[in-house]
Amino acid sequence: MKSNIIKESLGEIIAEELRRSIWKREIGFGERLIENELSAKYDVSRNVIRDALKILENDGMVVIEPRKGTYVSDFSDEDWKEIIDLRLMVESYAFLKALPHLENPEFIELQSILDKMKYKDSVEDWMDLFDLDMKFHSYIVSLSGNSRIIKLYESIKVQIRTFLLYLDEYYTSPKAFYEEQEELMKALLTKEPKIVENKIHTHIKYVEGKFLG
Amino acid sequence: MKSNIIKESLGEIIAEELRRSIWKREIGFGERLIENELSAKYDVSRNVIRDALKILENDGMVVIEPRKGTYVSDFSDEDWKEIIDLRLMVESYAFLKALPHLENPEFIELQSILDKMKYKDSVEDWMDLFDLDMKFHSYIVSLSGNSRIIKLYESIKVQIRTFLLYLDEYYTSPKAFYEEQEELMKALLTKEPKIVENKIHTHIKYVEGKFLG
DNA sequence: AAACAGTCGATTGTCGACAATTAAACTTAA
DNA sequence: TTAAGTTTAATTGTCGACAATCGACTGTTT
Repeated sequence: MKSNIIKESLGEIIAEELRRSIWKREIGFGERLIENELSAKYDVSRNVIRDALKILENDGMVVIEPRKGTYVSDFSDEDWKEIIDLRLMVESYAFLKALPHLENPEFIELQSILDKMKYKDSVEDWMDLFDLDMKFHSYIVSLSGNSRIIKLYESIKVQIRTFLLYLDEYYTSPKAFYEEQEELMKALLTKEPKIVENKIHTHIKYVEGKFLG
Repeated sequence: MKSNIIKESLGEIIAEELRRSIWKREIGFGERLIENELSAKYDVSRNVIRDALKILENDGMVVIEPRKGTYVSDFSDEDWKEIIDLRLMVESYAFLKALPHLENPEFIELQSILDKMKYKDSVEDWMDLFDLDMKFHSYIVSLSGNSRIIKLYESIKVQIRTFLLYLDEYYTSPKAFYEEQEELMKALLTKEPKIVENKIHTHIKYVEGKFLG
Protein backbone atom coordinates (compact mmCIF):
# COMPACT_ATOMS: atom_id res chain seq x y z
CA MET A 1 0.00 0.00 0.00
CA LYS A 2 1.38 3.32 -1.03
CA SER A 3 1.67 5.74 1.84
CA ASN A 4 -0.16 8.93 1.26
CA ILE A 5 1.46 11.17 3.81
CA ILE A 6 1.36 14.77 2.73
CA LYS A 7 4.43 16.34 4.25
CA GLU A 8 3.32 19.82 5.15
CA SER A 9 5.22 22.66 3.60
CA LEU A 10 7.87 24.61 5.43
CA GLY A 11 5.68 27.67 5.10
CA GLU A 12 2.86 25.94 6.93
CA ILE A 13 5.21 24.96 9.74
CA ILE A 14 6.45 28.51 10.15
CA ALA A 15 2.88 29.79 10.01
CA GLU A 16 2.00 27.49 12.89
CA GLU A 17 5.05 28.71 14.81
CA LEU A 18 3.95 32.29 14.35
CA ARG A 19 0.41 31.46 15.40
CA ARG A 20 1.72 29.94 18.59
CA SER A 21 3.93 32.93 19.20
CA ILE A 22 0.90 35.15 19.02
CA TRP A 23 -1.05 32.88 21.32
CA LYS A 24 1.86 32.86 23.77
CA ARG A 25 1.86 36.65 23.54
CA GLU A 26 5.43 36.69 22.37
CA ILE A 27 4.13 38.67 19.42
CA GLY A 28 1.59 41.37 20.08
CA PHE A 29 -1.43 42.60 18.17
CA GLY A 30 -0.57 45.26 15.64
CA GLU A 31 3.12 44.42 15.71
CA ARG A 32 5.03 44.66 12.47
CA LEU A 33 6.65 41.52 11.16
CA ILE A 34 9.90 41.99 9.25
CA GLU A 35 10.60 39.28 6.71
CA ASN A 36 14.36 39.44 7.19
CA GLU A 37 14.11 39.10 10.94
CA LEU A 38 11.82 36.09 10.72
CA SER A 39 14.03 34.62 8.03
CA ALA A 40 17.03 34.84 10.36
CA LYS A 41 15.10 33.69 13.43
CA TYR A 42 13.72 30.53 11.86
CA ASP A 43 16.69 29.98 9.57
CA VAL A 44 14.73 29.69 6.36
CA SER A 45 14.69 31.83 3.26
CA ARG A 46 12.50 34.89 3.00
CA ASN A 47 10.52 33.02 0.42
CA VAL A 48 9.34 30.55 3.01
CA ILE A 49 8.53 33.39 5.39
CA ARG A 50 6.44 35.07 2.73
CA ASP A 51 4.54 31.83 2.21
CA ALA A 52 3.86 31.62 5.91
CA LEU A 53 2.65 35.21 6.07
CA LYS A 54 0.24 34.60 3.22
CA ILE A 55 -1.18 31.62 5.06
CA LEU A 56 -1.67 33.75 8.14
CA GLU A 57 -3.23 36.46 6.04
CA ASN A 58 -5.76 33.95 4.79
CA ASP A 59 -7.00 33.10 8.19
CA GLY A 60 -7.03 36.72 9.18
CA MET A 61 -4.17 36.68 11.65
CA VAL A 62 -2.06 39.26 9.84
CA VAL A 63 -2.67 42.05 7.39
CA ILE A 64 -0.31 42.37 4.45
CA GLU A 65 -0.06 45.85 3.01
CA PRO A 66 1.63 45.47 -0.36
CA ARG A 67 5.00 47.19 -0.50
CA LYS A 68 4.44 48.50 3.01
CA GLY A 69 4.73 45.64 5.40
CA THR A 70 2.95 42.95 7.35
CA TYR A 71 1.27 43.55 10.67
CA VAL A 72 -0.34 41.21 13.17
CA SER A 73 -4.06 41.91 13.07
CA ASP A 74 -5.16 44.37 15.66
CA PHE A 75 -8.64 43.08 16.39
CA SER A 76 -11.20 45.64 17.43
CA ASP A 77 -14.45 44.81 19.19
CA GLU A 78 -16.06 45.16 15.80
CA ASP A 79 -13.71 42.51 14.43
CA TRP A 80 -14.56 40.13 17.22
CA LYS A 81 -18.23 40.62 16.52
CA GLU A 82 -17.67 39.86 12.86
CA ILE A 83 -15.78 36.71 13.71
CA ILE A 84 -18.41 35.52 16.15
CA ASP A 85 -21.11 36.25 13.61
CA LEU A 86 -19.22 34.30 11.01
CA ARG A 87 -18.89 31.44 13.44
CA LEU A 88 -22.57 31.58 14.19
CA MET A 89 -23.44 31.47 10.51
CA VAL A 90 -21.20 28.49 9.80
CA GLU A 91 -22.09 26.48 12.86
CA SER A 92 -25.82 27.04 12.52
CA TYR A 93 -25.65 25.76 9.01
CA ALA A 94 -23.20 22.95 9.66
CA PHE A 95 -25.01 21.67 12.71
CA LEU A 96 -28.28 21.36 10.84
CA LYS A 97 -26.52 19.54 8.02
CA ALA A 98 -24.87 17.28 10.55
CA LEU A 99 -28.07 16.28 12.32
CA PRO A 100 -28.97 13.40 9.99
CA HIS A 101 -25.49 11.95 10.54
CA LEU A 102 -25.72 12.06 14.30
CA GLU A 103 -26.26 8.51 15.51
CA ASN A 104 -25.10 6.54 18.50
CA PRO A 105 -21.39 6.34 17.63
CA GLU A 106 -21.26 10.10 17.12
CA PHE A 107 -23.10 10.84 20.33
CA ILE A 108 -20.68 8.62 22.20
CA GLU A 109 -17.78 10.56 20.75
CA LEU A 110 -19.38 13.85 21.75
CA GLN A 111 -20.22 12.59 25.21
CA SER A 112 -16.60 11.57 25.76
CA ILE A 113 -15.47 15.10 25.00
CA LEU A 114 -18.13 16.44 27.32
CA ASP A 115 -16.98 14.10 30.07
CA LYS A 116 -13.46 15.41 29.84
CA MET A 117 -14.75 18.94 30.12
CA LYS A 118 -16.58 18.20 33.32
CA TYR A 119 -13.40 17.91 35.32
CA LYS A 120 -11.69 20.96 33.90
CA ASP A 121 -13.40 23.07 36.49
CA SER A 122 -10.68 25.31 37.83
CA VAL A 123 -9.55 28.59 36.31
CA GLU A 124 -6.16 27.09 35.48
CA ASP A 125 -7.86 24.55 33.22
CA TRP A 126 -9.39 27.35 31.22
CA MET A 127 -7.47 26.76 28.03
CA ASP A 128 -7.93 23.02 28.14
CA LEU A 129 -11.62 23.63 28.51
CA PHE A 130 -11.69 25.84 25.45
CA ASP A 131 -9.72 23.36 23.41
CA LEU A 132 -12.23 20.67 24.30
CA ASP A 133 -15.08 23.01 23.44
CA MET A 134 -13.56 23.68 20.04
CA LYS A 135 -13.05 19.96 19.52
CA PHE A 136 -16.71 19.39 20.28
CA HIS A 137 -17.91 21.97 17.80
CA SER A 138 -15.33 20.99 15.23
CA TYR A 139 -16.41 17.39 15.33
CA ILE A 140 -19.99 18.30 14.58
CA VAL A 141 -18.98 20.61 11.74
CA SER A 142 -16.96 17.77 10.27
CA LEU A 143 -20.13 15.70 10.13
CA SER A 144 -21.81 18.30 7.94
CA GLY A 145 -20.21 16.67 4.92
CA ASN A 146 -19.39 19.90 3.09
CA SER A 147 -15.62 19.98 2.65
CA ARG A 148 -15.60 23.67 1.81
CA ILE A 149 -17.43 24.58 4.96
CA ILE A 150 -15.15 22.37 6.99
CA LYS A 151 -12.16 24.15 5.52
CA LEU A 152 -13.69 27.53 6.16
CA TYR A 153 -14.28 26.51 9.74
CA GLU A 154 -10.62 25.66 10.18
CA SER A 155 -9.77 29.23 9.40
CA ILE A 156 -12.45 30.59 11.70
CA LYS A 157 -11.15 28.37 14.47
CA VAL A 158 -7.78 30.07 14.38
CA GLN A 159 -9.41 33.41 14.99
CA ILE A 160 -11.80 32.09 17.62
CA ARG A 161 -8.83 30.57 19.39
CA THR A 162 -7.23 33.99 19.42
CA PHE A 163 -10.39 35.59 20.68
CA LEU A 164 -10.76 33.14 23.53
CA LEU A 165 -7.16 33.64 24.51
CA TYR A 166 -7.81 37.29 25.13
CA LEU A 167 -11.16 36.58 26.62
CA ASP A 168 -9.83 34.44 29.40
CA GLU A 169 -9.02 37.40 31.60
CA TYR A 170 -12.64 38.28 31.61
CA TYR A 171 -14.00 34.90 32.22
CA THR A 172 -14.25 33.24 35.58
CA SER A 173 -16.69 30.37 35.67
CA PRO A 174 -15.69 27.10 34.01
CA LYS A 175 -18.65 25.51 35.71
CA ALA A 176 -21.17 27.71 33.94
CA PHE A 177 -19.36 27.13 30.69
CA TYR A 178 -19.61 23.39 31.07
CA GLU A 179 -23.31 23.59 31.83
CA GLU A 180 -23.81 25.58 28.66
CA GLN A 181 -22.14 22.85 26.70
CA GLU A 182 -24.24 20.22 28.39
CA GLU A 183 -27.40 22.02 27.28
CA LEU A 184 -26.15 22.11 23.72
CA MET A 185 -25.62 18.37 23.91
CA LYS A 186 -29.18 17.89 25.13
CA ALA A 187 -30.47 19.93 22.25
CA LEU A 188 -28.52 17.79 19.80
CA LEU A 189 -29.96 14.63 21.30
CA THR A 190 -33.46 15.78 20.40
CA LYS A 191 -32.36 16.00 16.75
CA GLU A 192 -34.96 18.70 16.31
CA PRO A 193 -33.63 21.33 13.87
CA LYS A 194 -35.50 24.18 15.51
CA ILE A 195 -34.26 23.32 18.97
CA VAL A 196 -30.68 22.88 17.83
CA GLU A 197 -30.69 26.14 15.91
CA ASN A 198 -32.00 28.09 18.86
CA LYS A 199 -29.52 26.51 21.23
CA ILE A 200 -26.46 27.06 19.05
CA HIS A 201 -27.53 30.64 18.68
CA THR A 202 -27.81 31.36 22.38
CA HIS A 203 -24.73 29.26 23.08
CA ILE A 204 -22.46 31.35 20.90
CA LYS A 205 -24.08 34.64 21.81
CA TYR A 206 -23.55 33.69 25.43
CA VAL A 207 -19.78 33.74 24.97
CA GLU A 208 -19.95 36.90 22.93
CA GLY A 209 -22.06 38.60 25.55
CA LYS A 210 -19.51 37.89 28.24
CA PHE A 211 -16.99 40.07 26.51
CA LEU A 212 -18.63 42.36 24.06
CA GLY A 213 -21.86 43.21 25.77
CA MET B 1 -4.49 64.63 -0.16
CA LYS B 2 -2.35 61.56 -0.42
CA SER B 3 -3.61 59.07 -2.93
CA ASN B 4 -4.27 55.70 -1.44
CA ILE B 5 -4.29 53.53 -4.50
CA ILE B 6 -3.28 49.98 -3.72
CA LYS B 7 -1.49 48.73 -6.77
CA GLU B 8 -2.43 45.10 -7.01
CA SER B 9 0.35 42.59 -6.97
CA LEU B 10 1.70 40.91 -10.07
CA GLY B 11 0.55 37.61 -8.68
CA GLU B 12 -3.02 38.87 -8.47
CA ILE B 13 -2.88 40.03 -12.07
CA ILE B 14 -1.65 36.67 -13.27
CA ALA B 15 -4.27 34.92 -11.15
CA GLU B 16 -6.94 36.96 -12.89
CA GLU B 17 -5.44 36.08 -16.28
CA LEU B 18 -5.58 32.40 -15.40
CA ARG B 19 -9.16 32.69 -14.18
CA ARG B 20 -10.14 34.24 -17.49
CA SER B 21 -8.31 31.54 -19.38
CA ILE B 22 -10.34 28.95 -17.55
CA TRP B 23 -13.56 30.84 -18.24
CA LYS B 24 -12.63 31.12 -21.91
CA ARG B 25 -12.00 27.38 -21.88
CA GLU B 26 -8.42 27.86 -22.98
CA ILE B 27 -7.52 25.87 -19.91
CA GLY B 28 -9.59 22.83 -19.06
CA PHE B 29 -10.76 21.29 -15.83
CA GLY B 30 -8.23 18.88 -14.38
CA GLU B 31 -5.42 20.20 -16.53
CA ARG B 32 -1.98 20.35 -15.00
CA LEU B 33 -0.33 23.74 -14.74
CA ILE B 34 3.46 23.78 -15.09
CA GLU B 35 5.12 26.67 -13.31
CA ASN B 36 7.88 27.00 -15.87
CA GLU B 37 5.48 27.13 -18.77
CA LEU B 38 3.36 29.83 -17.16
CA SER B 39 6.49 31.70 -16.18
CA ALA B 40 7.60 31.78 -19.81
CA LYS B 41 4.13 32.52 -21.15
CA TYR B 42 3.48 35.54 -18.94
CA ASP B 43 7.13 36.59 -18.77
CA VAL B 44 7.37 36.75 -15.02
CA SER B 45 9.42 34.76 -12.54
CA ARG B 46 8.22 31.46 -11.20
CA ASN B 47 7.86 33.16 -7.87
CA VAL B 48 5.08 35.31 -9.20
CA ILE B 49 3.43 32.30 -10.77
CA ARG B 50 3.51 30.48 -7.48
CA ASP B 51 1.85 33.45 -5.83
CA ALA B 52 -0.86 33.41 -8.44
CA LEU B 53 -1.45 29.69 -8.03
CA LYS B 54 -1.82 30.10 -4.29
CA ILE B 55 -4.43 32.78 -4.85
CA LEU B 56 -6.33 30.47 -7.17
CA GLU B 57 -6.02 27.67 -4.65
CA ASN B 58 -7.66 29.88 -2.06
CA ASP B 59 -10.74 30.40 -4.10
CA GLY B 60 -10.84 26.77 -5.04
CA MET B 61 -9.98 27.08 -8.70
CA VAL B 62 -6.89 24.88 -8.54
CA VAL B 63 -5.59 22.14 -6.31
CA ILE B 64 -1.94 22.28 -5.30
CA GLU B 65 -0.45 18.91 -4.41
CA PRO B 66 2.81 19.67 -2.63
CA ARG B 67 5.84 18.39 -4.50
CA LYS B 68 3.54 16.87 -7.10
CA GLY B 69 2.01 19.66 -9.12
CA THR B 70 -0.91 21.99 -9.57
CA TYR B 71 -4.12 21.03 -11.31
CA VAL B 72 -7.16 23.03 -12.31
CA SER B 73 -10.00 21.85 -10.13
CA ASP B 74 -12.08 19.16 -11.69
CA PHE B 75 -15.47 19.93 -10.24
CA SER B 76 -17.79 17.02 -9.71
CA ASP B 77 -21.53 17.33 -9.24
CA GLU B 78 -20.82 16.91 -5.55
CA ASP B 79 -18.49 19.94 -5.70
CA TRP B 80 -21.12 22.05 -7.40
CA LYS B 81 -23.59 21.09 -4.71
CA GLU B 82 -21.13 22.09 -2.03
CA ILE B 83 -20.53 25.44 -3.68
CA ILE B 84 -24.22 26.14 -4.09
CA ASP B 85 -24.83 25.17 -0.50
CA LEU B 86 -22.06 27.48 0.60
CA ARG B 87 -23.58 30.26 -1.44
CA LEU B 88 -26.94 29.58 0.08
CA MET B 89 -25.54 29.75 3.56
CA VAL B 90 -23.72 33.02 2.98
CA GLU B 91 -26.47 34.75 1.07
CA SER B 92 -29.19 33.73 3.49
CA TYR B 93 -27.20 35.17 6.29
CA ALA B 94 -25.97 38.26 4.47
CA PHE B 95 -29.39 39.14 3.09
CA LEU B 96 -30.96 39.10 6.52
CA LYS B 97 -28.17 41.26 7.88
CA ALA B 98 -28.60 43.61 4.94
CA LEU B 99 -32.34 44.09 5.40
CA PRO B 100 -32.09 46.92 7.93
CA HIS B 101 -29.81 48.80 5.53
CA LEU B 102 -32.17 48.48 2.61
CA GLU B 103 -33.75 51.90 2.06
CA ASN B 104 -34.82 53.85 -0.97
CA PRO B 105 -31.35 54.57 -2.40
CA GLU B 106 -30.44 50.90 -2.21
CA PHE B 107 -33.69 49.79 -3.81
CA ILE B 108 -33.11 52.23 -6.64
CA GLU B 109 -29.68 50.74 -7.21
CA LEU B 110 -31.11 47.23 -7.22
CA GLN B 111 -33.95 48.20 -9.51
CA SER B 112 -31.52 49.68 -12.02
CA ILE B 113 -29.68 46.37 -12.18
CA LEU B 114 -32.98 44.57 -12.59
CA ASP B 115 -33.97 46.92 -15.42
CA LYS B 116 -30.81 46.10 -17.31
CA MET B 117 -31.55 42.42 -16.93
CA LYS B 118 -34.96 42.75 -18.46
CA TYR B 119 -33.61 43.36 -21.93
CA LYS B 120 -31.01 40.65 -21.87
CA ASP B 121 -33.59 38.21 -23.09
CA SER B 122 -31.87 36.26 -25.82
CA VAL B 123 -29.65 33.25 -25.36
CA GLU B 124 -26.63 35.23 -26.57
CA ASP B 125 -27.04 37.61 -23.66
CA TRP B 126 -26.73 34.75 -21.28
CA MET B 127 -23.43 35.72 -19.75
CA ASP B 128 -24.39 39.37 -19.41
CA LEU B 129 -27.49 38.25 -17.60
CA PHE B 130 -25.46 36.21 -15.17
CA ASP B 131 -23.05 39.01 -14.54
CA LEU B 132 -25.93 41.30 -13.70
CA ASP B 133 -27.42 38.64 -11.45
CA MET B 134 -24.14 38.34 -9.60
CA LYS B 135 -23.91 42.10 -9.31
CA PHE B 136 -27.40 42.15 -7.80
CA HIS B 137 -26.58 39.55 -5.19
CA SER B 138 -23.14 40.98 -4.55
CA TYR B 139 -24.56 44.40 -3.85
CA ILE B 140 -26.87 43.06 -1.20
CA VAL B 141 -24.12 41.03 0.42
CA SER B 142 -22.00 44.18 0.59
CA LEU B 143 -24.77 45.80 2.61
CA SER B 144 -24.50 43.11 5.26
CA GLY B 145 -21.68 45.06 6.88
CA ASN B 146 -19.53 42.06 7.76
CA SER B 147 -16.24 42.51 5.95
CA ARG B 148 -15.23 38.89 6.45
CA ILE B 149 -18.39 37.61 4.90
CA ILE B 150 -18.04 40.03 2.02
CA LYS B 151 -14.53 38.73 1.42
CA LEU B 152 -15.69 35.14 1.64
CA TYR B 153 -18.37 35.90 -0.89
CA GLU B 154 -15.79 37.23 -3.34
CA SER B 155 -14.18 33.84 -3.34
CA ILE B 156 -17.49 32.03 -3.72
CA LYS B 157 -18.36 34.27 -6.65
CA VAL B 158 -15.35 33.04 -8.58
CA GLN B 159 -16.57 29.49 -8.26
CA ILE B 160 -20.19 30.36 -8.97
CA ARG B 161 -19.02 32.17 -12.08
CA THR B 162 -17.29 28.99 -13.16
CA PHE B 163 -20.34 26.94 -12.40
CA LEU B 164 -22.63 29.18 -14.41
CA LEU B 165 -20.24 29.11 -17.32
CA TYR B 166 -20.62 25.39 -17.58
CA LEU B 167 -24.28 25.55 -16.82
CA ASP B 168 -25.10 27.71 -19.79
CA GLU B 169 -25.30 24.77 -22.14
CA TYR B 170 -28.14 23.44 -20.11
CA TYR B 171 -30.03 26.60 -19.71
CA THR B 172 -32.37 28.06 -22.25
CA SER B 173 -34.78 30.57 -20.78
CA PRO B 174 -33.46 34.03 -19.88
CA LYS B 175 -37.04 35.12 -19.49
CA ALA B 176 -37.75 32.70 -16.68
CA PHE B 177 -34.51 33.65 -15.05
CA TYR B 178 -35.43 37.30 -15.06
CA GLU B 179 -38.80 36.59 -13.55
CA GLU B 180 -37.13 34.68 -10.76
CA GLN B 181 -35.01 37.70 -10.02
CA GLU B 182 -38.02 39.96 -10.06
CA GLU B 183 -39.67 37.82 -7.42
CA LEU B 184 -36.60 38.04 -5.24
CA MET B 185 -36.81 41.82 -5.55
CA LYS B 186 -40.42 41.76 -4.48
CA ALA B 187 -39.52 39.69 -1.46
CA LEU B 188 -36.81 42.18 -0.50
CA LEU B 189 -39.26 45.04 -0.76
CA THR B 190 -41.40 43.49 1.95
CA LYS B 191 -38.38 43.60 4.27
CA GLU B 192 -39.86 40.59 6.02
CA PRO B 193 -37.03 38.28 7.13
CA LYS B 194 -39.10 35.13 6.76
CA ILE B 195 -40.23 35.99 3.25
CA VAL B 196 -36.73 36.95 2.14
CA GLU B 197 -35.21 33.83 3.58
CA ASN B 198 -37.71 31.58 1.87
CA LYS B 199 -37.28 33.35 -1.42
CA ILE B 200 -33.49 33.33 -1.48
CA HIS B 201 -33.67 29.66 -0.68
CA THR B 202 -35.92 28.75 -3.57
CA HIS B 203 -34.12 31.20 -5.83
CA ILE B 204 -30.76 29.52 -5.45
CA LYS B 205 -32.15 26.01 -5.38
CA TYR B 206 -33.94 26.85 -8.59
CA VAL B 207 -30.64 27.33 -10.40
CA GLU B 208 -29.17 24.27 -8.76
CA GLY B 209 -32.15 22.17 -9.74
CA LYS B 210 -31.77 23.08 -13.38
CA PHE B 211 -28.45 21.33 -13.50
CA LEU B 212 -28.02 18.97 -10.64
CA GLY B 213 -31.47 17.59 -10.15
C1' DA C 1 5.78 -12.13 -16.99
C1' DA C 2 5.77 -9.84 -12.31
C1' DA C 3 8.10 -7.61 -8.81
C1' DC C 4 11.74 -4.91 -7.54
C1' DA C 5 15.75 -1.61 -7.65
C1' DG C 6 18.28 1.90 -10.04
C1' DT C 7 18.69 5.69 -13.25
C1' DC C 8 17.34 9.81 -15.46
C1' DG C 9 14.61 13.83 -16.94
C1' DA C 10 11.19 16.96 -15.59
C1' DT C 11 9.21 19.68 -12.03
C1' DT C 12 8.72 21.77 -7.61
C1' DG C 13 11.07 23.68 -3.28
C1' DT C 14 14.47 26.71 -1.43
C1' DC C 15 17.92 29.98 -1.54
C1' DG C 16 20.78 34.37 -1.94
C1' DA C 17 21.24 38.49 -4.74
C1' DC C 18 19.64 42.49 -6.89
C1' DA C 19 15.82 46.00 -8.13
C1' DA C 20 12.07 48.86 -6.78
C1' DT C 21 9.68 51.08 -3.30
C1' DT C 22 8.83 53.19 0.97
C1' DA C 23 9.52 55.99 5.03
C1' DA C 24 12.66 58.54 7.62
C1' DA C 25 16.46 61.80 7.97
C1' DC C 26 18.35 65.60 6.20
C1' DT C 27 18.69 70.03 3.30
C1' DT C 28 17.29 74.01 1.47
C1' DA C 29 14.27 78.01 0.46
C1' DA C 30 10.52 81.01 1.66
C1' DT D 1 10.04 77.93 11.69
C1' DT D 2 7.76 75.62 8.28
C1' DA D 3 7.17 73.54 3.84
C1' DA D 4 8.92 71.42 0.17
C1' DG D 5 12.38 68.84 -2.05
C1' DT D 6 16.48 65.44 -1.73
C1' DT D 7 19.22 61.93 -0.04
C1' DT D 8 19.60 57.68 2.49
C1' DA D 9 18.65 53.37 4.96
C1' DA D 10 15.49 49.80 5.54
C1' DT D 11 12.28 46.75 3.63
C1' DT D 12 9.59 44.42 0.22
C1' DG D 13 9.24 42.64 -4.74
C1' DT D 14 11.31 40.01 -8.35
C1' DC D 15 14.56 37.20 -10.40
C1' DG D 16 17.67 33.25 -11.91
C1' DA D 17 20.21 29.32 -10.06
C1' DC D 18 20.70 25.27 -7.53
C1' DA D 19 18.77 21.35 -4.49
C1' DA D 20 15.35 18.00 -3.49
C1' DT D 21 11.72 15.28 -5.06
C1' DC D 22 8.79 12.71 -8.03
C1' DG D 23 7.36 9.58 -11.73
C1' DA D 24 8.49 7.30 -15.83
C1' DC D 25 11.67 4.32 -17.87
C1' DT D 26 15.00 0.60 -17.86
C1' DG D 27 17.10 -3.36 -16.63
C1' DT D 28 17.55 -7.28 -13.37
C1' DT D 29 16.04 -11.16 -10.71
C1' DT D 30 12.92 -14.74 -9.62
